[in-house]
Amino acid sequence: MKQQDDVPLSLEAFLPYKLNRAAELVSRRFATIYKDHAGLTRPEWRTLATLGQYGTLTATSIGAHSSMHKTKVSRAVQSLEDRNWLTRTTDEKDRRVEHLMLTREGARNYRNLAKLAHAFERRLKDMLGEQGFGDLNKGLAAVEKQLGTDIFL
Amino acid sequence: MKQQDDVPLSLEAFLPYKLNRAAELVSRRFATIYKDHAGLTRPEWRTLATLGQYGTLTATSIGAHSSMHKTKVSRAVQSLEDRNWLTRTTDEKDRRVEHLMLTREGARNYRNLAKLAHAFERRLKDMLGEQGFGDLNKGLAAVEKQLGTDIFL
DNA sequence: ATGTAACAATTAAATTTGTAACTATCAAAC
DNA sequence: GTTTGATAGTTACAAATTTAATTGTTACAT
Repeated sequence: MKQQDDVPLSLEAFLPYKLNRAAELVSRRFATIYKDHAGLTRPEWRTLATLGQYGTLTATSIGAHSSMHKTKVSRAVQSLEDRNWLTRTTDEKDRRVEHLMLTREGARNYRNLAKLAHAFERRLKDMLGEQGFGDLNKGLAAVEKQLGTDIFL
Repeated sequence: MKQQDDVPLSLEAFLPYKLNRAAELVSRRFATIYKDHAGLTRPEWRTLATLGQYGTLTATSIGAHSSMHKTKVSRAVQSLEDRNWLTRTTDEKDRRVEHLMLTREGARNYRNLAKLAHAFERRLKDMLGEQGFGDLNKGLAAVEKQLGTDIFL
């Protein structure tokens, strides 16, 4: 057993903590954007973003693409439907399945927010510097590669 | 306005999303450790870890050091007190303030978990590789430097 | 000394989330 | 064709979190 093991842990230096804190700092900033511009919650934003990216998807595959639990997706879809930002179409061959697609209005709002998201990411890149931004992306890719195959939900 | 702005956003490539996902993947893994070994929730673990690191603190400063809302801290402190893992002492000079300190049993459990935390971090480093682990830490440091001064709660 | 503002911590109320149960549908075995 | 098991999606209930209000105490200006 190494001596190091008895050194008290420094929370500020502990990777899981740092990762969480960075994620929160960044997410809170970005959240103000989709909240202020469109009054969306995070699950709603993710659902919109996933549909905007892929066109037509089922609720289940939205969950898979955006790492969200199916109940979160279900509620977000409901709320976006209430705004008329998406429509449901029951699959003809398998009537358990619903195909979700953005309406014209949903798509318009998506494009708007996607633009703001890109701008946000550029600002972030400027703030972190080419180096810091690159390091972060490489580090996150390593995490994804090693742990990304965990069954998520 | 650059053409790029109209490219639909790729959620999987979007930094706030990636950061959140990596944080969740790592945190869920580590959470099983303090949950299985000690039956702690995340706020309880953070409170324990902060007290273990600093010795004696007030609830407010635990929140500051661990980026937790004061209500979370309040409840975590209550629950650790119920286990007899910490004791409260009202400050003599300012009776609004309570000084919190781990009991012998709390300290023992802290050392035990700190050891497991170090081991976890080493395993993580092995998995990510020296390079990936280093990149991640550098990237997270850049985020902390730029956004860490945000008023958190 | 008294009133006001500020602060530490808790408690209460509202919101969000996760777990588990439920409905409806399908596929495949028998 | 009917039972069994799996799946898509929703809903109900419980647990956790956030936001707001509350309590008790201090400092400080009038």
